[in-house]
Amino acid sequence: MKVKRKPDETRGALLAAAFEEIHAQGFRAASIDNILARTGVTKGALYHHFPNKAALGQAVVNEVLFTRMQANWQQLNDPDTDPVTLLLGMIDDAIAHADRDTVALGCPLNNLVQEMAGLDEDFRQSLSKVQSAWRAALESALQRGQSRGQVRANLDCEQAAAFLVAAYEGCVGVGKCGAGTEVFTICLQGMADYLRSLRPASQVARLG
Amino acid sequence: MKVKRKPDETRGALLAAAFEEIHAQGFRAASIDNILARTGVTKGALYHHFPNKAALGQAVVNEVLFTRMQANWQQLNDPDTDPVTLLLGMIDDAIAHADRDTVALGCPLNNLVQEMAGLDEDFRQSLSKVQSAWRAALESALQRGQSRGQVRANLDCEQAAAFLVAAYEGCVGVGKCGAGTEVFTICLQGMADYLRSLRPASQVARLG
DNA sequence: ATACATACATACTAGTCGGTATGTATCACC
DNA sequence: GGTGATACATACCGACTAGTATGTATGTAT
Repeated sequence: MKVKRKPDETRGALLAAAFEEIHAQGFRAASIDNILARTGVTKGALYHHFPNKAALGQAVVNEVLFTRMQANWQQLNDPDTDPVTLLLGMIDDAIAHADRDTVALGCPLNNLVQEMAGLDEDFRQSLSKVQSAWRAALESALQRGQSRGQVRANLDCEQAAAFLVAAYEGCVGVGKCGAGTEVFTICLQGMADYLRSLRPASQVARLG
Repeated sequence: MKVKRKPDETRGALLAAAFEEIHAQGFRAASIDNILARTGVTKGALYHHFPNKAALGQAVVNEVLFTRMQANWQQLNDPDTDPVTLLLGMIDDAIAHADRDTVALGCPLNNLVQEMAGLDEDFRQSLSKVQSAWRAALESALQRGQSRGQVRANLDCEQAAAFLVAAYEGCVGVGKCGAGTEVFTICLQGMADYLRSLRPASQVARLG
């Protein structure tokens, strides 16, 4: 029986399976054997593409995680809507689509940061790049809104962007502790309240 | 050579060592042998006091962690100062005392929530009680401030308390990803800005 | 003093996991 | 159509871990 060799597909399948396994179990508890079982790839093939488990994990962060998250915050670039409204819409979506399982899984970025940032410097740097890019996307969106009078002129956008990332990760994080989605939802509603406070005083009454 | 037997001290030493080990490594990576080495207690003694590793972990949460955190939020009960000022003071303290190591370790509660909440229902419930007590302490402090005109009358205190817990845990969480304390600090400054927005509009200009 | 319970100690089991050594099939290229 | 490099496959190793089995020392009640 002839078997086609497709190294890119093999590598991609390993990355995708590793992402899921790491998301569900964390990096250290993620089992190489589980990843192999999910994909049908053998151990020799895995260790051909990646020198060790840490390299696989970092490739997951740099290639899979970064790409996925970047796609999420791309919509912040929409120039037709003010950033506060955009962010409120994203929160509404998060509340609407929240279900027990996704809340229990948590944010793959935050999960890895909590687990690995203090233990492995290379990991920390890879994760830090994702977080920084997220903050930068938020900051530029807020600045755009500020220049158009949609965001309070006295807001420190860099500070607010950092806090927004932290607050959102915090909401997802504490949500994992709830039996259902209520804790997650109420935290996000509190966050929405904060977001509205970023608007200029003149707009606070006008917009919801 | 006679050796005094002090079961309470033995148990307490195990709990204290387990708390540190779990804080540094996470629960699953926490090594029973390390805990034994730290204390000089033997494995037989440990398994005499705790039926298994999970029970040890939950005892750490219920007895050590809960007590420690409760001590932190007790100061919110001070009736002489308005809650927003109290919370701003706690944030200033956190910024002032932040150093690389403590930021890298993270919040022991949040670490455990991220790691264990989705994996072990008993763990989740123990952690949930700590989180709920924290939220409740914040909520009652905010309500007290509200009844005294120190907090915006239109604030949903339950929502805000939940968001405050989430935001703080988020700040500590994303801080772990920074090389130093800058990310942690800037996030907390953003949080301070949010806290000031909880004051009645009439006080915003007056107080810092 | 006897009988029993609690509190520990030590050696070991059984299993898991990341990683490696070695072998084989397929491809690119001369 | 050889030939060397690439891409896999399989069997295995060594380290480590939670937990147990079994024995012993200490305290206590009668």
